[in-house]
Amino acid sequence: MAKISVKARTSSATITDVARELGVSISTVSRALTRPQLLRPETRARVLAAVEQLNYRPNLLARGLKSGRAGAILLVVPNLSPFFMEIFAGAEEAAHEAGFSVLLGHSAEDPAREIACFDQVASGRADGIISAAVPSIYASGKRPLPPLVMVMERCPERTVPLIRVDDDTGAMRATEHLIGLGHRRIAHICGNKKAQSSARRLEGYRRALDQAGLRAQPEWIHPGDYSVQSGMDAVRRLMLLKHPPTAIFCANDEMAYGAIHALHLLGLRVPQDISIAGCDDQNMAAYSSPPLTTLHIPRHDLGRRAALELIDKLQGRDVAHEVLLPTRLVVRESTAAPAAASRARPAPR
Amino acid sequence: MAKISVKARTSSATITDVARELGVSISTVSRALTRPQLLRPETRARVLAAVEQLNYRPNLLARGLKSGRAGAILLVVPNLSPFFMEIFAGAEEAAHEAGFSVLLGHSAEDPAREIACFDQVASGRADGIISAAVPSIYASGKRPLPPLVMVMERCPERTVPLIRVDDDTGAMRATEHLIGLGHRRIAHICGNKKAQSSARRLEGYRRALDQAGLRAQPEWIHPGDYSVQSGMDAVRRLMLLKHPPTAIFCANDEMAYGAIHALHLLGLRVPQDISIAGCDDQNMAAYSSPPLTTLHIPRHDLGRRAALELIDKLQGRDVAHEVLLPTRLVVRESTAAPAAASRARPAPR
DNA sequence: AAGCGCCTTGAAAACGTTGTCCGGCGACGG
DNA sequence: CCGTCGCCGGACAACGTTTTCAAGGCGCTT
Repeated sequence: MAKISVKARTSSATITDVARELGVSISTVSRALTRPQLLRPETRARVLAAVEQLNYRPNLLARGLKSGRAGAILLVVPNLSPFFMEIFAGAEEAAHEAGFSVLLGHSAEDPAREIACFDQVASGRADGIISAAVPSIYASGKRPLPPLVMVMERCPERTVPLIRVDDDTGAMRATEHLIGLGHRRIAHICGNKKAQSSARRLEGYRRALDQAGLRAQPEWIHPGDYSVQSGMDAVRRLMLLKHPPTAIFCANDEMAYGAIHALHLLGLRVPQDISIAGCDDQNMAAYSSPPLTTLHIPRHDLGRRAALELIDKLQGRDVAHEVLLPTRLVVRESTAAPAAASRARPAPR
Repeated sequence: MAKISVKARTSSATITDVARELGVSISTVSRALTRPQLLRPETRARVLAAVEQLNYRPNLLARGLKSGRAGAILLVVPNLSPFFMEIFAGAEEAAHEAGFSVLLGHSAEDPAREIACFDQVASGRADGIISAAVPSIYASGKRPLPPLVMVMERCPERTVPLIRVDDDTGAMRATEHLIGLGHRRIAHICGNKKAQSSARRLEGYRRALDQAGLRAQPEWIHPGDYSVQSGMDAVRRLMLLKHPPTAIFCANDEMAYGAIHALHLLGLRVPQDISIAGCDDQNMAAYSSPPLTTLHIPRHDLGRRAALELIDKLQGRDVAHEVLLPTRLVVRESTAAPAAASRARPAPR
């Protein structure tokens, strides 16, 4: 059978090698791999055996070039934090089922790198993009849009599907939890100013306070940027207020950790002296000291759904314009009723 | 100039479009992009201008197919934890400087997925691999090895370069730090049994005890798997010993957090009642309660060096057989001298 | 003044696939 | 018994690049 088997030593086997080994045409080999129903089962089996024996792997570059499909989607993230990595894992799960790979594009919040990521589609390396941050590419001109699905953040281009979480309602529930424990002076540390998720969480916080008849004081609302450090800074400022808050709702877990850490440094105990709640429910939340009360964000599902929608879109199917996933408040030990002294003190007007 | 400009609407511009726009051959355009020194500067500038104007992006699939180089390397990791993500960031930094992309391969500790990752080279999507876990591909047969560089773990195939950290010495220093504080009963929670890094850290721990004339008791050495949960489990067992340890050196930060958490649940304070040290120095280490004493592992450098070596190898340059990076002990607040009571108690023979 | 090189560019052949178009052959109907 | 239809599988033209080969033009040396 194997007559001419030289050259296979250097680089890996090609479809031609397989065809020659079997004495069939390359079309047959190609069909065995991509459209089995076009072949007699017996032929197909023979081809597959030869493929196995020669350890042949189709060249994805050639395949993609010819077919115009890369068979991959790209997830663009602003950083490599566990939050986005779980979205990645979710996207991978869904994509693999559909026969797609997922590439990771790390923009590092750098517009140039972000553009480079988006260019991967024009370069043929990916068929479409899931983006977790609104692309500054819009500012940069009228570049034609690649097939795109957003996660968490809405695109100015209104036709781009969005998969997000119902943060507003979630944040409202978290704040209500604090109110229900008896807190009246509840502060909020905001996330990254540019993030819509941050704005929505603030909105939910406000709504809960309104509905409870508590007037949100401007000084209770403190800017942050989702970093541990910003959580620490915020707490230092907040505790300087004439009437410091008895509870703080943070727009993510990292800032909540920062808040707790800063409070410890100030000699205050969580939750006895002050309650802290976060958002995200990262892996560590259950194990920190104290375990963190936090709003669970279904990151895995977010990634899953985004991949599903993108692939639907790529295959010409209709996609939902917006998908809203529910959050869930996980009550642990960083929140408790305020100390009697605090409770007795009147809330400022 | 632009005479025939149809079709550019549907898919993106090709090298042919650019050449036609300028009235030059496609060779010229190709050269302007890949080997500028072959062109008259003026010609090159004209081409570049047209590229810009047409927003042309070379098709990486075609380029890779023709040239036999994908221009990408693949980092294979067993999970998406921050530890490996920082290695990824480091690899990206070095690779970008050399004009390579970095792909992320998530094997999820599944041999099938791992093989799929390694096949990316045979498929032409990547030119070489950095692997953070020793590939079970060896068990699976005599597959030809792709260009490979290992990180942290040595490959059975001895010719594969290894970039690792000097964990043994690091672990020894960490343990010496505990001994220096006055601890005599020092336990160790091991990492994943299959990980060589784990074995090396155990080795360093042992050596430090030996050199201090302290006989390591077998029951002080507790298995773990790098997870928070295993840290908790280990502590529960260790504290049941007749003479429980006054300090625990954990093979990573996660387990250290688990240990601290379990101790809190037992009503013990860190570091007053027991000292805890970790390995890795993850971002949270400085902000946990208490801030964690831990052995810093230069993850970013690990990734950087690995990428550098792999690219050297791909370009036919000689590469170091083994690169050893130093660790650094970061002393924070989770370690302190043992309580007087403990110190008074005699160490077991 | 002629010849020799170098510098710059063009033409064309791959790279390994997919997919279209065709032809051959067996079965079935008239 | 012959014609037609359908199923299988082969040939070959792309896909968008890089790269080799060749050629034209210009300057310098002898």
